[in-house]
Amino acid sequence: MEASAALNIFRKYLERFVVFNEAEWIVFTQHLSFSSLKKKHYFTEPGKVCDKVGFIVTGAVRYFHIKDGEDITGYFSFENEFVSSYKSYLTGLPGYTYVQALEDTKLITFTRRDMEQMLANPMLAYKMERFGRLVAEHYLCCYEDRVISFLTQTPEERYLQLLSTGKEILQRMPQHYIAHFLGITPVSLSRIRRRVMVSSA
Amino acid sequence: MEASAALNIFRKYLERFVVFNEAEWIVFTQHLSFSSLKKKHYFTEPGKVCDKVGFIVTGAVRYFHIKDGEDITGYFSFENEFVSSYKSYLTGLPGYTYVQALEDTKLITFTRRDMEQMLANPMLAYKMERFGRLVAEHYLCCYEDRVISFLTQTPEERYLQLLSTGKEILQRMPQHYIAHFLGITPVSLSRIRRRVMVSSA
DNA sequence: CTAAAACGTTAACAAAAGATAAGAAAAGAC
DNA sequence: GTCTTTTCTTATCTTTTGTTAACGTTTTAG
Repeated sequence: MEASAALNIFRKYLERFVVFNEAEWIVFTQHLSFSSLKKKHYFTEPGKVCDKVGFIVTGAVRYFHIKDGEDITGYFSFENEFVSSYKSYLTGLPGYTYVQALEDTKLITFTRRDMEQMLANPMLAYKMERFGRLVAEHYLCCYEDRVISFLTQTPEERYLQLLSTGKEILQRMPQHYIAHFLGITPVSLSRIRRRVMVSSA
Repeated sequence: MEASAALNIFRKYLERFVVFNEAEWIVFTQHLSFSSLKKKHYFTEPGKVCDKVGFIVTGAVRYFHIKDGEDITGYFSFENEFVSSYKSYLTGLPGYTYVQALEDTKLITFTRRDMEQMLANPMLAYKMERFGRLVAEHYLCCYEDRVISFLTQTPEERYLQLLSTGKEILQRMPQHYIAHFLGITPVSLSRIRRRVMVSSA
């Protein structure tokens, strides 16, 4: 995909948050970069400050942590979604999360420095504050749902809910990643799947 | 506590997000209300749109869900903290959460309508967008940590971490609320406490 | 194409958590 | 103060999950 097509897709996506006029868009795009991430390469790693946000044009990434030497996948992002180690990006402190490309991935990125410049630019400041607010609110709602699911649902219930809402994750992610995403081990998910199979047969 | 003292505390608290000048503060405060919530009364309930955000001047609240007829406490807010059913507030859709006063609680509140008016008021718009962004980002970071704790930590590890960081919750909340907050049953938390006792003795 | 790595299932066992009930202690209501 | 409710612990039993390992299959890398 060529850059201008990717930018148009990005612009269209952003309209769910803010709509830029032509003059604003020109300035905004001056702060954007294009980058590629080969499969298995890292968008960010623990100990590093994740100083950027990416928009995935093509590809997919997973977020994971290492716990006792083992790799725990916590989340995924796909085409037309943002990717970042948000807390690290927002606080400017080193993160604890690996973010890794699962396929060759093409991104549009802006750095925290870019965002700060736009927030300091009277032409864009208001719209960028609003943009930041709406994006943060969007993710806040996602996180609220997810925390509630850990509090009030069993792993089996979380899996059944994913079956009904998580088409893309189920189709594109190996099962052991999905297991950790649900907060359980791959072996346990395999058992849950058998239970669900049997009881619905 | 009298209203002006409460407002001063609120203003001081808000400075971690935005600083209002005198003219702005006057307009801002015109959108604030004072309210009281008797112990065990509800700030919001499932099925209702939570159309407001509160700032707790004195008192405390807990957030909970009913699952299979049982009461699952998910979170707490204390003095000098905001309280809302955030997703419901942000989306304008009915929520699923009870928010209940644990003690007689005094609040400063503003409604979504108030916020929308301020966001539409050129005098305040920019600062309120920024305020909303920074508050949402703050809670986003809290939620990120909490989700990661569910993915990478055992209940015992979550409890030990709470011991080292959650002074106020531990001091002020009964243990069965804390258990659900950690994602386990009260009986299980009691066992964990015994395990921890024994192994550290 | 071939070797190696990754993936999913199953089994066996251990550890932990859930459910239920009972009893003691503490807190709250009147 | 007394009575009631709430809270916490403990015990028993069941269910679920974790751990480890084995096995067959699929995918990937060179």
